Amino acid sequence: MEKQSYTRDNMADLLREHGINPTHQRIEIAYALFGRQEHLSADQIMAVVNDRHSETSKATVYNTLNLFKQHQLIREVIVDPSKVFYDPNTSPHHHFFNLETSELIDIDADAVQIQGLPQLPEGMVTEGVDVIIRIRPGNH
Amino acid sequence: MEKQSYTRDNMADLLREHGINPTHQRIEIAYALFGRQEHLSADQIMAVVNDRHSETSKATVYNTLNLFKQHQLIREVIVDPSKVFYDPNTSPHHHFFNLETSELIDIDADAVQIQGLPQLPEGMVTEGVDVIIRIRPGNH
DNA sequence: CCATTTATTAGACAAAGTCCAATCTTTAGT
DNA sequence: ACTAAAGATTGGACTTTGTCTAATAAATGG
Ligand SMILES: [Mn+2]
Ligand SMILES: [Mn+2]
Ligand SMILES: [Zn+2]
Ligand SMILES: [Zn+2]
Repeated sequence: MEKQSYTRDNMADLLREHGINPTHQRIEIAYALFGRQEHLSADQIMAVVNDRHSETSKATVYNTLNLFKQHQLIREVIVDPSKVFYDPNTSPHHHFFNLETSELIDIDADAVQIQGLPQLPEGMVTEGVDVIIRIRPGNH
Repeated sequence: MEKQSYTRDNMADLLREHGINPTHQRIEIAYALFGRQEHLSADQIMAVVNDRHSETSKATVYNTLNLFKQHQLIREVIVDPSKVFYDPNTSPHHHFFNLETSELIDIDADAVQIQGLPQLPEGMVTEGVDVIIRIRPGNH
């Protein structure tokens, strides 16, 4: 039951498991997300991977994040009107969103149940359910 | 119990009730949202108010929507990574989001209950809870 | 009226994200 | 190893959403 650590090496394996050819840039981007287990925006990811020396372009960051998303290696979180956050956690879960700091905190979906939702409109299927609890530093 | 209709005249009253000075442009923008009771983006609102003859600038559309939001006359809905939707319904409610058409459908919050949410992080208070059910034209 | 405050405007600007054609890298076949 | 084809990366142009600013216009109050 030991939690696996995330190294660049097993990033390559992870990418292969998802049918993605592991290039240098893709490994670095995956490692930025999985190594930290945080919710990062594209520009934050770009800053991380180019911290030591610049080696990954903006186009590649976006290409790669969209590729990861298509292969369901990561998911997007839409909470901030000005930027998308990318989430290495693809298991069903929800979020606290700190409106002051723009930080996201995971909420395991297993513990949560939602009741009383109306029927889906005719001919529609559910793609996902997002619960976002917008929070703010409190009152006293 | 007759549902009130939304005319430009009672838009002016509505604005005054919220401490907003009712100008021609503000009335048109409010009427675009409340008259339709739909979820519209800023550019859709701009198209609506300038349909007959152009009279409202982009700056005023954004100024006005932000003003309405501050006075809690409308709220924002963040579901689409590329644009904000404005919602004339400020009572607590949730949304179906049609991923094909980008249409939003209201879900009354009274019927819905959410259980098992973890405690808020220390010193934080809830500003709001958003439930978004992403839907898509179904399977057969 | 006149003076002051409030609202609107065009257009410059900023930031997030996409697109493209050129280049670089990898792969597979010989 | 050499080559051709396919795949990945790149800088920079471009688009879209939204903000900002300084000038103008409209409303308000005395
Ligand atoms: Mn490196
Ligand atoms: Mn008019
Ligand atoms: Zn998450
Ligand atoms: Zn709504």
